[in-house]
Amino acid sequence: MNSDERRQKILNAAIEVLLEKGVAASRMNDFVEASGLSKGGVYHHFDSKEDLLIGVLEHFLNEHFAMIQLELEPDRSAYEQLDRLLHAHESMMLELGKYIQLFIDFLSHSPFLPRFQEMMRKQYEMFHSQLVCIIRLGIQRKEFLPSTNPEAIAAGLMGVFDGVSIALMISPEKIDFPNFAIESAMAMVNGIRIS
Amino acid sequence: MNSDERRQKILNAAIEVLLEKGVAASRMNDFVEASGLSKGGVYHHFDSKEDLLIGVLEHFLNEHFAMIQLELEPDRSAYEQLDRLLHAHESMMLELGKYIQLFIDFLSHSPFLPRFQEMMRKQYEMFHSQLVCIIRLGIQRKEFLPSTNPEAIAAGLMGVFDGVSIALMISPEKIDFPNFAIESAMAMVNGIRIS
Amino acid sequence: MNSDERRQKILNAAIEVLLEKGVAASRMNDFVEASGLSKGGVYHHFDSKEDLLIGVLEHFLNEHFAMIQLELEPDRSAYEQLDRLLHAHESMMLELGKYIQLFIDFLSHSPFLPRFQEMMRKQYEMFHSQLVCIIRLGIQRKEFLPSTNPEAIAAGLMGVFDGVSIALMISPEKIDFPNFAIESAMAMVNGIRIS
Amino acid sequence: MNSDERRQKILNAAIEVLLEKGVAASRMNDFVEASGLSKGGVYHHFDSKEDLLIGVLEHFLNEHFAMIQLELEPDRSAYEQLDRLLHAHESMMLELGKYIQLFIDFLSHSPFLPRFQEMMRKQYEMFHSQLVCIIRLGIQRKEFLPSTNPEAIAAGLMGVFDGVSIALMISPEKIDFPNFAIESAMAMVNGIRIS
DNA sequence: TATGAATGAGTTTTCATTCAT
DNA sequence: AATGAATGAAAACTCATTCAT
Repeated sequence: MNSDERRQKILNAAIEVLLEKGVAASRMNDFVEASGLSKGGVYHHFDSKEDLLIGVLEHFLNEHFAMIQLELEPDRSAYEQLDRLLHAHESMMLELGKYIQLFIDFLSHSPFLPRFQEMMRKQYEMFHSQLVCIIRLGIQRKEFLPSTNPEAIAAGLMGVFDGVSIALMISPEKIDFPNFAIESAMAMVNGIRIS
Repeated sequence: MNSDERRQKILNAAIEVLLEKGVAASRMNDFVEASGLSKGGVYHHFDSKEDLLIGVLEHFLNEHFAMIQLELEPDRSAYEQLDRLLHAHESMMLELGKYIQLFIDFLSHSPFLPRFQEMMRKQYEMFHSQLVCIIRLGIQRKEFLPSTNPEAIAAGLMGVFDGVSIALMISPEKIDFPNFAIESAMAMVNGIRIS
Repeated sequence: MNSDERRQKILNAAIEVLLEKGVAASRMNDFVEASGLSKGGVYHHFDSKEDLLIGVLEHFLNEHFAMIQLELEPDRSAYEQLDRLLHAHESMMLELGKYIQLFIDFLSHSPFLPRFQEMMRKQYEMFHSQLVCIIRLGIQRKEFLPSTNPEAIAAGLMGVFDGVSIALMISPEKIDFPNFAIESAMAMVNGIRIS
Repeated sequence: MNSDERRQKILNAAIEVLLEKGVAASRMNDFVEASGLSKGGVYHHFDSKEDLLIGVLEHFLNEHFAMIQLELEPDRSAYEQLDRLLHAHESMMLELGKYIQLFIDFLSHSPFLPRFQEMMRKQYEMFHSQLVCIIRLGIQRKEFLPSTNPEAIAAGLMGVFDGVSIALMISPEKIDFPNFAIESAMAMVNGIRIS
């Protein structure tokens, strides 16, 4: 097993641990045990616990967000594009719901870990700007109200997913994720639509 | 200075520390130093670190959420009620934006602090059920589409605020909080409205 | 026992350890055990192992060098002053011989511990400049050869003690310390004397 | 590159590391990196870290002391022999001054490395006994005072070089090495001379 | 009420050495 | 001969909490 494969194995094992115990309660020992290696073995691949956590976040973002291909589809209406986007990833969202605790964990550490901060920001801004494009297109095409603020709605569409998944953590039995998020997001899109 | 004032002083000092270092990196010693008391002094007022953190959360919720008086105003239309609600607390939201990091921090620790979990849940569900009432009223009064899922929209309206304030943490210079949240929420309300 | 007394106790215990095991082989645990406190107790008084070692060096220098009162005695001849100086501290030198390993240990670490370096330098230069004064006096008074380099001889007189005590470490059964050093130093003084 | 050349290369690299970081702070990894080989490669040539350090010391002693040919020159006076000896190796001493830190480092570790101890002792005693011979000769020939203790003066002459080079480590800008040592040593020789 | 020295189990990290390839 | 991933015992250090004063 080469060095890179081993790194991936350690990271995957670490994610299991983090999902079960959370960032705050996860010990280096837990990662070591889960990896099947010895302490020194893990430290051979990661210089410190922080280094390992950053590796996990990178791995995590690559794994779960890379798949979202936001491609502009000029032939379709803006409305249709948003509709497809919001519904297409339902299964992925469901999957992501499992990781929301982990995501929140990372988020809560990010102000104190500049590299986290940066990775999160990049990911967020890429998404946001693509949504803004679609909404702008809709305004041009008179599908959406001219008074629409594309940045606000893009942030709102993204936020509604984060916000509802947080609600899922707080009150799981009252929240049907991702359906509540999709429904709310569609209401938001309808709210800017010229009918 | 009486016992209660002393408690408040400790809590305020602790909030400063938490905002600066985050929950994960804040040590009992930090709270002690910030409070100006001695270790024993702080432990006299709070039995444990967890106890102090819960005190902070309580203090925080009292200070910032107590003011939100969600009273049903039967004379107004449901739309008007939501509109007023979303706009009324703009300044408070702005204030809350500063604490979003702390909120997220508490949230990320809540699975391991059952008392947190419970407080968060109670606060959330109270809010949520009141929004559901207003939306149901709107449906009854034919203001809102009969196909509307009140639970989903209520979760969406709340989520959009949490979600956009999270975006504020991630990418502060792109997010105009709380305006983006208000605008998105209003779009969502418009999206379920019968025009 | 107040904080300062406790510090001294820890330092004394640490010196015992260092004499027995040397700097390189002494573990924080050894200092902890010798101190009679717990790990945390020692760390309460010293922030790190390095901090403790620096404390030991300070304590050591204060204890063993502070006593050497090099006072110029203008009534005596320079020769007499040096003679008395070299012989007066015989018992102390004998005592110091026991610490030579420790001294060498500290010395060998000093290039990498700036605070060590600085303390050593200060001590050394104070001594050296006082010897230089006495020798200069002797030259003025025609006791010593005018060609004498006071800085060189001062360094030589000090060096002979360090050098012979090092020899004591290397080859203890061949070296009679401090007598060899005193005898050599006296020969050196005689070598610059106008007979 | 054959095995012996490879050994030398490793040793030279190790000396660089030791001069920069000191014995205490030098890790096997540092030697490995500096050597340009891999861990296994270095371990192929040296069984252990101690083995490598001993190799360095041997290399060092061979390189720098082997050249000192202390040969009794019966035709010359004892004084002349000592004078020539002390002055002859000035350039070598200057060179050695650069390594004094390393020498001290080895010395401080020697009590825990018996093989070091032994090498040091042998080297020292060989030197010392040769100086004793010359001084004894001088006494026999009435060049030196009959009251002279040859062992003491021999130790003193050697010690003055070690001692002044230590002073060089402590207070480099005040010490002119090896001149101060040579001057002091010559004063010592003059101090036992019958004029 | 308040102090701050002390506790000690728990955590991260180090590093000489081994060994399969 | 050489590689470098892996080992694991041992080291340094942390920190919530206690308790004598």
